[in-house]
Amino acid sequence: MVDLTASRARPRVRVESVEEAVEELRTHGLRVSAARRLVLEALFATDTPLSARQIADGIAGRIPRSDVASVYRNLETFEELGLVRHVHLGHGPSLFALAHANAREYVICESCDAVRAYEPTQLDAVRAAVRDVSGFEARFDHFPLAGHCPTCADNRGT
Amino acid sequence: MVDLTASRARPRVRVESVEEAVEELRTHGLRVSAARRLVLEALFATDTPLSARQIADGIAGRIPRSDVASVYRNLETFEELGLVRHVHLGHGPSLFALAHANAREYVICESCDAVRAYEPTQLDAVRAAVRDVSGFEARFDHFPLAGHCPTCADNRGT
DNA sequence: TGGTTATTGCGACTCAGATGCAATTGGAAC
DNA sequence: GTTCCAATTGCATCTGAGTCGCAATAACCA
Repeated sequence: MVDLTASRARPRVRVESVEEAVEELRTHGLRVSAARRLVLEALFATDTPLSARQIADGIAGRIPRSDVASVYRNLETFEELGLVRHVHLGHGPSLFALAHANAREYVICESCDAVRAYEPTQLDAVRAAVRDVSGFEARFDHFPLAGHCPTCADNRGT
Repeated sequence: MVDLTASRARPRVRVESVEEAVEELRTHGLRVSAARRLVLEALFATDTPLSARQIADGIAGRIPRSDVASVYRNLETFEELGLVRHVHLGHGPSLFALAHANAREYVICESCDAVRAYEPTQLDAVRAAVRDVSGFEARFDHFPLAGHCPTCADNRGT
């Protein structure tokens, strides 16, 4: 079993269409099944990360429903190939997106669950500050930065 | 139902012993049951955060076992009083600690699961950098900063 | 057109956590 | 010290995320 929640830092593979992704599967000797196409179609159909459940449910009627266990297995496969990444935004389930579409880093508000996405370079100053204090190389694409957004911080008098 | 995973920012109440904590319960008109004492004893018995399951299991024979549902309910109650805080360190379950013992902020390594604890002031530069970019008031006591520790970062050539 | 084997889809399972409810018990009042 | 009643417990049961075993199916290759 592979721990889906672990960070494996696969190189991101950029694919612009379902067909390109399918080609990537073939390159690795993987079969192109209907179930796999459905997962890819779901991921290409939205610009926000999706839960496995949402994909299995057919993203609200936009694609046919499929089996959630297969969706998990395929997302895992795609993540190993570097096609997909997942992020833990707050509580709820893991959310999945095409790897290149998810090259963003996230900041979430613990009070109102607001999420802001940044280009990685925008958070380099934060990364540098973390490095100074701890020597750690911080990343916010898998586990986001957490805090209170300006509005909620005001309301709390923080 | 109260969402245990939400950040409610209760003021931290500093108690130095089970008896002081018990006093705090009485102050708020709450009953002091055997189950509640067990949870408090577990929290006072260790200096690292514990899962509800560990407490219910009697922290490896150190205290009597108790019912996990009650442990969850009591941890929630204690958290509302400001006696207890929980933190999400990586994957696994939520971990609970006495609020004043958990006034630390955390940085975790996504590769090796190493955890480092800091005094909040040590991470003020990070907080300032986050504020500059996003306006958010970052906190790392509930959701930690994530990244790669120096050793793992070296191994990855990051 | 078949044969092989990866993949599917279903069911069952684990684990974290929440909840309904009857039985128990803390503690205030007497 | 008893009594009483509501707060709390403990058990069972449920939900939701995610995993796994396995027989049936269906890609792909020859």
